[in-house]
Amino acid sequence: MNFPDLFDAFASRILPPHLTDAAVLRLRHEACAEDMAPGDRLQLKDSEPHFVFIGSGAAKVSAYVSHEREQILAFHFAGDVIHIPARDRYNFSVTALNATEVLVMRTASFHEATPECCALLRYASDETVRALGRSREAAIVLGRKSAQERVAFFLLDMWERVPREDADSAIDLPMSRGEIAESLGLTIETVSRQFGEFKDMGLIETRGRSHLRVLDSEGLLRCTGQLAVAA
Amino acid sequence: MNFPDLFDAFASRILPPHLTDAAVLRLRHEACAEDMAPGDRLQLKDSEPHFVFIGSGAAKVSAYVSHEREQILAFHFAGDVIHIPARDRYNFSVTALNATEVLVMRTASFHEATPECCALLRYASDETVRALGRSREAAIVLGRKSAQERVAFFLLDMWERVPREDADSAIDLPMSRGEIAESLGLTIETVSRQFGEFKDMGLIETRGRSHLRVLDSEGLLRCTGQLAVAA
DNA sequence: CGGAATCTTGACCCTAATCAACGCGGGTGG
DNA sequence: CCACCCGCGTTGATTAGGGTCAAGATTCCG
Repeated sequence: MNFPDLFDAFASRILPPHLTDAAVLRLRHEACAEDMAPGDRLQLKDSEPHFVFIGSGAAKVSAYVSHEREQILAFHFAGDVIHIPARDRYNFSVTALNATEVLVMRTASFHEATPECCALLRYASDETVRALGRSREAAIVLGRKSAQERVAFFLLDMWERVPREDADSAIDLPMSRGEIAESLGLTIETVSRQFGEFKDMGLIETRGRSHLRVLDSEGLLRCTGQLAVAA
Repeated sequence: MNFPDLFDAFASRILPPHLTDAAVLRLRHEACAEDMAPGDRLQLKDSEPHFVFIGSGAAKVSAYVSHEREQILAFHFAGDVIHIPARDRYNFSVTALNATEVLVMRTASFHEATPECCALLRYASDETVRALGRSREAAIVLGRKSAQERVAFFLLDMWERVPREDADSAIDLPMSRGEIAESLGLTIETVSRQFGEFKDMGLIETRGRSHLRVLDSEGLLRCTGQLAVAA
């Protein structure tokens, strides 16, 4: 995908309709496409917050607490928009898991929208609210105790978010067990053991390193302890 | 504090300068003051996101995963602004820890700002970014392992955020050990033991249930494991 | 086909949860 | 003003979940 296609994908799938052409053009002018290979880390001016749109592929967002202490905050897939804050206490980074195409924009590009049109700013604000929701959900998952609950949650999350051909087909997890562990606040061995347990329980099926099929999402849901009594 | 004073405190301490009078008046018209006693839960229309400004007192923000499973996401004090999302997967609530005065506003009040002035929307967006930062920080703390690190982090956080007369004076923790435990993903006994350990190490001093003085914040900082090698 | 990285499995240990008893503090009523 | 009482906090003993260490087994790659 080249820049025009990538930007068009972003504009049509993500941006709200009814933007003035001027606003879209302005944004297009500021946006910057980037092709990433697995393991590549996105270089951002860390004095400024950014939005990153993932056109294809997958990426992880991590925070570096100290020199070599990484905490994975989230995984993202094609179609997602990620909010990366300016560096303050922590250093955030986006790392590709696959071959990945991204569109990088300064959040300021959204703020500087022409005064007669707040729509872009409004979009940016909403996007941040969504990021906040995801982050709080992550905090809830990490705050809850059992390893089993965390892994079950992770599997269901991936099962619904990793793009795939059709609803029955298995998915390819683009991240390693180590990365899963880091994102859940567990160790790689514990993750592996939980995978094994879910296999024994007949809830999932794996093949090779990354092939995954959820056989009983109801059962997994029960393992997350989230029997949320929706109002 | 009555409504006018509360709103004025919010407008002068929080809102950006250079707002048009019309925008401020409009907001003032939408805002709603509330007096809360310890333990009171704020009733919000949960179909809509809100901002809550704390004029005085202290409050906790928690998410209810299921019926009686609470996870405390954050504590807030006088002068803080809290973003409460609309209910989706979880039900969020604000509960007073002290006698607390709050100002409740729908976030929509900020979006509906007159078109010629995006400043309010801009403010709302920035506030959400700050909330996102805090939430990610919480996720990092919960994701890291040791109980000691978490409690040290909590103590330093409170030490700098709980309002007090002067820099040397002790603070009164408005929350119970149980609430501390819940916010850190620990048990009440573990929190108590860590407090004891820090006392033995001469890092803190406590009196009664809630009196706290940090004697060696450098030492505590070392216990958090956050020797962030700032660039 | 070989080698290296990743994943799985096992044994052991340690941290923090659990269970339980006790003590302190703050509030109430006599 | 004192005595009592209940809730909260502290402390101790035990246990279990998951971390750590170590040894194989896969898988993926050249």
